[in-house]
Amino acid sequence: MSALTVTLPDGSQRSLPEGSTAGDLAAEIGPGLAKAAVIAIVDDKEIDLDVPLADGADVSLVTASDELGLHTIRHSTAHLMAQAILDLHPGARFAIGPPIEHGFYYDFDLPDGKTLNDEDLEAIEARMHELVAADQPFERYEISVPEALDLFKDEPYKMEIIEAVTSGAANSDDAGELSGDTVSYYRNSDTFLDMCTGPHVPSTGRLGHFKLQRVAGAYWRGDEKRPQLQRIYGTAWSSKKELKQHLVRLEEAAKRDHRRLAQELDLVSWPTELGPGLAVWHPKGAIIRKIMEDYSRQRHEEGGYDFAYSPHIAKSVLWETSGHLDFYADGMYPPMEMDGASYYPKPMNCPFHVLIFKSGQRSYRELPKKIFELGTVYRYELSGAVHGLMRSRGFTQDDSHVFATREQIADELSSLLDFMLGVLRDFGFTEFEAKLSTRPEEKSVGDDEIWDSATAGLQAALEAHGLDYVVDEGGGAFYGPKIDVDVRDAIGRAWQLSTIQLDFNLPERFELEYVAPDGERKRPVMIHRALMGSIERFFGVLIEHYAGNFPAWLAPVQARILPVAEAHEDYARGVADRLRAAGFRIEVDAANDPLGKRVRNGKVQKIPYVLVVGDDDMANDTVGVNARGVKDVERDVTVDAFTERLAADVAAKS
RNA sequence: GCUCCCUUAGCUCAGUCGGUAGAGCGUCUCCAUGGUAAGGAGAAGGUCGACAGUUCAAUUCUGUCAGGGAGCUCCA
Repeated sequence: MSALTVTLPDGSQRSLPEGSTAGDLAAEIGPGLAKAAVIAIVDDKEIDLDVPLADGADVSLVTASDELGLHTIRHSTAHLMAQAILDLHPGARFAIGPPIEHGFYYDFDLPDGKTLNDEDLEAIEARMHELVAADQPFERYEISVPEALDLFKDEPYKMEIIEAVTSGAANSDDAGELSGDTVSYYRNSDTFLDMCTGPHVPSTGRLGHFKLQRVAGAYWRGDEKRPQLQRIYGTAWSSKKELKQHLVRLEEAAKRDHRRLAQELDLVSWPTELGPGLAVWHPKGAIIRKIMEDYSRQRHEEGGYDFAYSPHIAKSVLWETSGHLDFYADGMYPPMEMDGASYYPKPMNCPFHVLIFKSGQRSYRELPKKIFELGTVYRYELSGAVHGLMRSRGFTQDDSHVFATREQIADELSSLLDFMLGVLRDFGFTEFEAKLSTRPEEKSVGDDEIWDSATAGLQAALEAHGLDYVVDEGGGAFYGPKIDVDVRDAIGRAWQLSTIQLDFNLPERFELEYVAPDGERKRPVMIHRALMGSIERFFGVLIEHYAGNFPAWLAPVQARILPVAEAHEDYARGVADRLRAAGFRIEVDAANDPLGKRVRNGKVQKIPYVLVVGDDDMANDTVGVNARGVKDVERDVTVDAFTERLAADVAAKS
């Protein structure tokens, strides 16, 4: 009997009978692996477990605990869902159904424009579980392109994918289904097959730990002008336990939702009378904002910035000169007509700062000139894009514009990055990722030399600060390259906050000049720069990052003092006055509630310190300290010692 | 803006197969004076998002609008 020999990842070799598959190999090694294996990697290619192995192949078995295995499970689950949809809604036509982080989706169309709702989702999920029980094999077939065009002739989206790829758009993401001139597809049953490059799990019985999450609309190929398909998102895992853990994580993330915490902690609200995307700041939110803004002003003052203020509206001529009415009109609020002129609410602060620069003749000795403003802007965000504080229609930027000579750019960028990271670190962020966006392919303004030197300056600044970054080739705006900085929050989500954007355009449009040492007039370069970006959004991110547990320097109430009984109320108020005199934000809760209840209320409000004072404390000038997040209560802490402790917390911004 | 879903007391939600409504928390009052995550009792509080339509009757069914959520698109 002939045999074949394969090499495993550890270098060991196994002999198997002729015709053996990767699945046979797994079974040969052990029943546990046979059960766990999902696909195999043979000579660096991902394949199904039922493909016969060639003699001398390098074989590695991929299990569900590998990232790649999980990816396969999600991909196969997308197929499973498509089959269930087709069973329940004959005539459905499918577009694409890829695995994504934590799950998968599938885009499709139903006959007669039928749309699905949450109940349909339950039915589809139930049908999927039946198909899992049926344990259908995933069978792979390869056919020629003409055969594929015939097989999928009733599937317009699949046809389009085949045609797009065969007509030469070979770099397309869709190329996966096609290798050379063949198309592969998988058949699960007599009634369901799907074009797909695979690989897949051996059979549907290997799936089952999934949950369909939501149905949404999605444009075909992401293009607003093309038909909108239905998309079902689901999550899928290799075990029931993992699925459950994921669902618990989602619940925990939902508990941090800044819109929910804004309500629970009485920070901000969105009265419908104001309109979408417009918030009012309640006292507890407003005090945090004041601290953020005070901090920002102080840092800018130390950083050598000049302060500025500008009005909320300006005549159309300003926006014509700046170009905003040409390329940003859709994002602007409509104008108010007055005295024969059109006044637009400002979507940006830059033109005002440009006018301040332009208000007199500038010498090279004044550069770099750095103008800073907490400037409130209004932008017409699409109604579907508005989202709590994260995406508002009115918001305040910590905006500054640096006017510099070409020669100063590199140094200035480096110091800006320094400044930015210092601010972000003070707000508790420790992980950063940057993106460098370079000159776009299409038309752009500015000569090659300035693009090259500015881009090199940005890159040098990133490297000097040891920041991880990716380059988005051609991703810059037409008027200059930029750096965007993302932070990771406490649960690992990335938020884009800060931007440093070069601008070669506005100085041209406004004909900005400075007098150089040789007496010649030269054009400065402008740098737009926001650190928090939008104060609103930054606050939203902080709420979620800290889950409402603001560090003492930001907490609206730093300590709440609870007298044990009425007899201790005067003492409590005395301690509160002393702490307030030391500069802290203090409340006294002498409400008609039992102590346990009042402690709970303080905890629910996420106050850093709940202080309890009773007979012992009155006698000894002490407080009982119940710190947030700490189980044990500390008794007999002197008021002085507590004052020092709180001061240290505030100073450490922790 | 597009697709789907949602809107009932200050908040979180029940409920009415069409006959105008309930709970918990919160608020107020009273009792309880309590040493560390919910003491007890009572009261007030709702044009059931708005406007039309169907109906003897609409909070409930239908439509339009407004607001909100998820996703898509967008974020120069």
